[in-house]
Amino acid sequence: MAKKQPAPTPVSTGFWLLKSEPDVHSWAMQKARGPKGEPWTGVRNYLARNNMRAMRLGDLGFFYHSNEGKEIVGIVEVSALAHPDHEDTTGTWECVDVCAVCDMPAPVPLAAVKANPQLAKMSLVTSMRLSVQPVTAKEWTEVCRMGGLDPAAVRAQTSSEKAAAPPPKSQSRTASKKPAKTGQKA
DNA sequence: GCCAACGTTGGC
DNA sequence: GCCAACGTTGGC
Repeated sequence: MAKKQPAPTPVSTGFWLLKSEPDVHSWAMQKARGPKGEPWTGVRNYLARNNMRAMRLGDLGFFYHSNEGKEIVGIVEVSALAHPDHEDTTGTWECVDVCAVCDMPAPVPLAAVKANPQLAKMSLVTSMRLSVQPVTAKEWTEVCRMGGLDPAAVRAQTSSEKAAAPPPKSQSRTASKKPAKTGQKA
């Protein structure tokens, strides 16, 4: 049994945290991308890159607003494995694609994370600078609880879950009015 | 606007 | 390969 490659599952149980400056790429902008998501470009840190390489399809991540807001505002799902960052010409940097899953009903501020003893070892506290961080299952559950989310309910909203068990037919996709169509590219 | 932490770069 | 200098990030 030496040939056994333990990677038959396309869906992993990994959890992450992705930081973004709202000025550059806000949660609203992420949501505007829809279920297709978009490449998480611009990461120029090896540890962060390696974290992205470890991501699997269906992995979930917290979307954190740094600088302005300083709070976890939503949940994203990995929709594409690590691939070259098209904004990088050196061939060094990579990115995954992520798509918005749902809002955090009650955004979880950094201060609240720091104040919670259960989250004392969270990377957001211990490795503040790291832009792509791993999150443990325990931390995931706790932060979801603080934000008013049921982790199981979140999972049910992921595209990977929907693909596995799609509901009969309740999609009345009539008008996807997105007033903010103007590209606010930096 | 200030300051601290961290990562990267470059000289030896 | 080690160490110092520098730049960037990001909270406060």
